Amino acid sequence: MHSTESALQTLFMNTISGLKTSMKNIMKEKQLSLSPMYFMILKNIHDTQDCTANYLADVTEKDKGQITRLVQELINQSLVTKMPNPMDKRSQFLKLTPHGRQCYQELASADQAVLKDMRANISDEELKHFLTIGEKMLSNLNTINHKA
Amino acid sequence: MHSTESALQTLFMNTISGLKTSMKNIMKEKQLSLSPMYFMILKNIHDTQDCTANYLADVTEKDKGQITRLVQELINQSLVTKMPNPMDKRSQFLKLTPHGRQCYQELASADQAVLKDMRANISDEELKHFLTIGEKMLSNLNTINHKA
DNA sequence: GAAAACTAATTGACTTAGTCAACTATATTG
DNA sequence: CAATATAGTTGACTAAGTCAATTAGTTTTC
Repeated sequence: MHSTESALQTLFMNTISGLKTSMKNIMKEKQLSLSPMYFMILKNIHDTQDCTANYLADVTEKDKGQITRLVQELINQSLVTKMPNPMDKRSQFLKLTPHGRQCYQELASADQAVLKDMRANISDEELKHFLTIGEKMLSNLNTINHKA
Repeated sequence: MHSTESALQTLFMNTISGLKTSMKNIMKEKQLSLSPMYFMILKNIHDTQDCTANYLADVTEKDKGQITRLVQELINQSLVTKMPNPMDKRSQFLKLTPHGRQCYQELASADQAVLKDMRANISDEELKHFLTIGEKMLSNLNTINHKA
């Protein structure tokens, strides 16, 4: 017999795996040689005023070296550019190029479409309830991991 | 402004990342040179009568070659052994060794402890509700990905 | 205001995870 | 029994994650 807790773990694992698969499919359809990782980077650059590599490493919880290389690839694909940060000569602001912006918008709307379909038969109230419980559990988890 | 759907996606990503972190911490504490992946393999072998490599590839949705190598490492660490499958000479049953069983039990109970703490302030009813909604969404997602 | 300590970003070297195709040995099917 | 399918392995490769060292610029402190 499996515990309810195990079901919880399985649910999270399978859902994440499904979301990753759907994002891969979207990128394949759009003929982009990117992965879900790059979407996350693009999204953060898009959503963040004066985004820096350091900030990305922080919010994505990834290694700074890894961020350098991911961003470099996006620059190679002309989706992102660097602008000097007038406040600090060590750092640079990352911006989407027009092409990058367009690419991000397409991916984001396809992503939103998947999420919308995923919750098709779930009411707003149920979803809200789901999020509330989920966020409580996430907060507990972060406490366990000494992160908050 | 972020949509509720984005919050959903973020919740899943952060929770999975937290669960992975906690499993890594557990393995570090127990001085095992394993990763969460190996726990998944051990768990499936433990839970499955007459588990084969092929079955593992199937349920974990991983490449068969990758399974071969993961299992090989567990055999190297004397946690798993192969037994001939009397029904099919091409395949072999995977079993936990006594050491592997003990190792699995320790990890599983630490894992269960994390999950239990994670839902500390969530009632049984809320959890059940959460699972029901989550499983509905997972099922939608699988449909989108043409998997079911 | 110069030395010490700190920080942003990059680079190198490495491990682990994931992907793809080819191959061997055995099973199944027509 | 010949053709086809399957279980598992292997090789070669790409992507992701980790760690440490380095460079160039910033802040602190006395």
